[in-house]
Amino acid sequence: MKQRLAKLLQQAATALTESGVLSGDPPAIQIERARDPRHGDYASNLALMLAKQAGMPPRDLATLLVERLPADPIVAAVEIAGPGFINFRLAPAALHHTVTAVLEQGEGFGRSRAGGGQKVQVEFVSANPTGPLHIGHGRGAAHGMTMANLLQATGFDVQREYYVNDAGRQMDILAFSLWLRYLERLGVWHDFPENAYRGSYVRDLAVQLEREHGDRFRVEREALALLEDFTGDDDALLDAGIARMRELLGEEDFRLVHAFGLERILEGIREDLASFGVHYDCWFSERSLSEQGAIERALETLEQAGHLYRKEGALWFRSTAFGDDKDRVVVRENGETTYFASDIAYHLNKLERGFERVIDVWGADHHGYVPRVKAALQALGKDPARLEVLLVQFAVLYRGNERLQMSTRSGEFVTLRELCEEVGTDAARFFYCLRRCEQHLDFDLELAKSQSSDNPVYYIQYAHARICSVQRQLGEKGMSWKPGDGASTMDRLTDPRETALMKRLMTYPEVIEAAALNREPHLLPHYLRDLANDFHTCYNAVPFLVEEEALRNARLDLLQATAQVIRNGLSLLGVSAPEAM
RNA sequence: GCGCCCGUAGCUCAGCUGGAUAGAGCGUUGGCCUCCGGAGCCAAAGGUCAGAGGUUCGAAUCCUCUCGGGCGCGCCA
Repeated sequence: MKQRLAKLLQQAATALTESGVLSGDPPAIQIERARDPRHGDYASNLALMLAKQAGMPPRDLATLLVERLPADPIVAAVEIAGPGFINFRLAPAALHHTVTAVLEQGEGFGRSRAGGGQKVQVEFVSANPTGPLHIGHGRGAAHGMTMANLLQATGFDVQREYYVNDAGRQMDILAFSLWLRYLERLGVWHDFPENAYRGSYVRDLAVQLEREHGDRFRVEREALALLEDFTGDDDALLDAGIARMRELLGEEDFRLVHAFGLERILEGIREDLASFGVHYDCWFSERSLSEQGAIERALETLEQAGHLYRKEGALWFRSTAFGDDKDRVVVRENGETTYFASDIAYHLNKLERGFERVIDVWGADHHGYVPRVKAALQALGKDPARLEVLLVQFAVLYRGNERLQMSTRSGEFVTLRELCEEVGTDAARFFYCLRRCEQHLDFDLELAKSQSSDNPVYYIQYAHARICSVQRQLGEKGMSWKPGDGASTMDRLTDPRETALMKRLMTYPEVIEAAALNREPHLLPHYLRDLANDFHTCYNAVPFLVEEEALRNARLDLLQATAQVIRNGLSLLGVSAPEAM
């Protein structure tokens, strides 16, 4: 609709340029929905923007523009208002056409080809497989999945990816923690380091490890004695413990325990995400990067371009040359590559896989890593703008007014699974997407569970269920109707509440496109709430199952279209649209 | 100390790329159930857009500073 109006203005502006009133390049034409209904439906500020160029007052220029505006049946009136706005008032036919279009296009209504098939990757969650997903990951999961759905709906070729950190120290610590819990079960050892993984899930894993492998990984108490009177700091203790574990078990058995922990936890993560309605096209292994020599290759490219240097025994990347605060180590003194080195190779790999654009959804606590990754891409000769990082703030759980504390240190946190069990996946998915991602999210469990209009999820689902209920009653009253029957009598919809509802339906495609292109999924839940409100208002004021068939069919078409758009929107959010509550 | 994000109604938040008298929901107050699901609807009150400058026809929106809150500043990931 916006584009159609913009085209009209474009033609008017061109006419003025030809007649010499305007000169120079016309600016991009801006059309926006009018906020105040008295200003019509859409408005453009074109005359205000061109006034200086034309050397005349905006209102006079607006008059000239309007005079040259081509006629269009969907435009009922054009007015000049305020300082020089050009306001468009749509003809009722435009609204009726929307209802028909929704019914014709069904699930396709709201989808577009704006993305032109461009290859985009969305990488999200990517939590270390060192424990179950918690409520913080849940927000990234909901946000990332919805973002991907939105991009797909707007014509992008989307790939969803999870980066599995299956290499590195954190996984080693998990393996070590698992082994210690295992030894604890065997009665060999009871000293558990403060900063190892303390969650109860590690104990559960130890039980399974023993069940499947017996005492294969048992060692004598004395072999671990050196850990008892270890003098270094906590981190050094873990490193010493891991080294000792490797030594005592041998590389093969160490790998076995390591892989056991990794696989079981990853399996749990996959299950949690699947039941949360989150599915991936690719689970990308960090370890595969080093196995394929991708890290070496990336570092070599940087080396050849002169972006690396040695200092204090380590190899550094001069990221400050590309806007970072400080240079970063890529190879440690001990010869191991850093996580950052993997990340460089990983992002290079993404671009080499042919993605025009790569979107990473990270927790906001990682914001400091953005400049260095972008710096690396630039140093590798890639356009850093092809990487977009969406930083998702944490979610804080409330039970009514009580704030639920969660502590990672003790390993006692609310898992995503627990959240879904308590409030259901529909509410969880919806609430997670309710706020702009850079906004802190207060997640009230009581509200999410409540079955009342306070709860936006139920409010929207209820609207859908109500429409289905009306349709069920058709048969009971001996009436018949099928979608599209009202197409020829849509002009019978004249109630202002019906008009408001139709206008709302008309803006849905714009909302989807804006949400996708601006990376603002939260627009969708807000839109759906407004839509549900328009529906409930209409429902309360207008009887649908009236005797007169022409009017009834038109109204039922409008209801059907409303239900369809609710379904389409909820589906992008991963929320169900029940036919009865 | 430096960097990033946030600050809008009592509460939780919208406000699209700078546009017209800053909007919703909850809460509060007051109405509406012989009627398709009252799990709902309608109305009212409620604002120095944290504060101060600046940019311009126009600023909640862009720039600078101050204040307040969150996060980050590892040869961890």
